[in-house]
Amino acid sequence: MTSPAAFAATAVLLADPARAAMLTALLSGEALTAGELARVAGIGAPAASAHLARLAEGGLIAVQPQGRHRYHRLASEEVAAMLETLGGLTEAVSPARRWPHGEAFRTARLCYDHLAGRLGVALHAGLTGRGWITPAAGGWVATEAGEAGLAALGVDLAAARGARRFACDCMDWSERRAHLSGGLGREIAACCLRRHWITRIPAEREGDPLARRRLRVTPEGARRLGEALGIAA
Amino acid sequence: MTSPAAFAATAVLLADPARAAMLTALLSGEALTAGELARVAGIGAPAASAHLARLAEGGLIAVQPQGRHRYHRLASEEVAAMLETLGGLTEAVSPARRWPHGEAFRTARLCYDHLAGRLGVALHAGLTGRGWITPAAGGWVATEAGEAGLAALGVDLAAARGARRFACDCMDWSERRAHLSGGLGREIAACCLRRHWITRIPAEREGDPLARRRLRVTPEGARRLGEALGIAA
DNA sequence: ACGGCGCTTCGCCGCGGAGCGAAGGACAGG
DNA sequence: CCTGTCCTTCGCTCCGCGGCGAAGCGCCGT
Repeated sequence: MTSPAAFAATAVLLADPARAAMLTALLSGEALTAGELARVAGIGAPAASAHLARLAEGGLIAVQPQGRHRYHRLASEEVAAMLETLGGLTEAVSPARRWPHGEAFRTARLCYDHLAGRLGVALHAGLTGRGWITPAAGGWVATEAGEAGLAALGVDLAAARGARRFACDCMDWSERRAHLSGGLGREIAACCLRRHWITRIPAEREGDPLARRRLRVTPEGARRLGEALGIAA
Repeated sequence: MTSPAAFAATAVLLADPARAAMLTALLSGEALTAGELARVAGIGAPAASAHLARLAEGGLIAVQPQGRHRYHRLASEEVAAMLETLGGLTEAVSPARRWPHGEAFRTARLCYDHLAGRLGVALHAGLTGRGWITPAAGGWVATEAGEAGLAALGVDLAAARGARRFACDCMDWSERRAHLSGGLGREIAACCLRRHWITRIPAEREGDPLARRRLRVTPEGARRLGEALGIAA
């Protein structure tokens, strides 16, 4: 009964344009209601309901009812990483056909709950280059200098350590290099957003599934990140 | 025109059962003809031809004409890793519905061109545990002790270094841990097969796309691998 | 308690694509 | 040069799934 190709079951869920749009919107890390996701996908409520049921059944998203709303989010960090990796393959195959959001999107964006794009890659390079993190089996650990530096920036290291994985590489499809994932990646992104070093770019048009992921570095953020980690705006 | 979800284009290629069976067969690392792949997928020659054209167009496989045959192989190591990762997600979601080949398949198999399953994970653990390889940004490098040990086993280190990446982690879906990929992973697998420490298990029934990937450790192999790296059969 | 809203279920329609059979190139061997 | 083999292209049929409208269910506000 079970298909000999385990990946096919998951692939059919990703293959539909409406479901793909929903998952892309959820890559922003936000929890969205069924209605919002229906608008994002450009379909009616009944169709969206059916799609979300299938995504939940396939373990790609998690649902939490709250009053008369039902909030949906990606089921895990692995799902987010898988989506980014798969998107990167397409990019590698045909760099010619760049999607319309290309440049703006490559500068800075969210990958689920951590920073990606040129900003994410620069952050990764800054952390490793200054010796704030060092490789360990299965990922990265913070050095003494790193703990001090990150704490000075306002990163919640205790929260980062609470994650299943402290820090690991996540392939950045647009830059073709690794950026930082795991608890540390999440807390750094949260810290930057909290301090308004980075802000979300509001959607120009309603229902753009990518819009929620685009980020802008504020002047204050450029200064602080440049001083601490040598990241150029 | 371009879909906002870059991954959807690749996903549709993986979502069809016939194409999935073909890709699974190609995960053995062998180059197969269109006819062989048609039998594996259980479809006629015309359908297979159309599927293979789409897979090539999508950059998932590479084709090399040779006489009146056309040999097909996976386009790159990234494709193989992506397929294994995607398959692992399914496994994580519903560990209850294990596929029929479960146990035999989890013991030892090929992941494209390197070893996977319990054997692959044990190899990874042996290499790191004995300090033969040590983490570096973007993967692993061999230590002095590792170079000596691997050369003594008969692994072609020069060939391994010729690969785009010397050694990196590839997620093992069945064990939920990393096994070794990259040039070193390939050369270790090649060495074990060449020396008949490991042999391919012949397919019981024609057209099983998984059959080509199953491996068995020979008594000689168990002895040598146990001595060198503490790998239990 | 009642109306409103969000979401789901049901029934039906339409389209895309996956399959085969038949016919048309391309290549090796005699 | 002809024959057999391997693969592709073409024309066609058919099933599956994604879409909507209508109706049903559950939770909130007043």
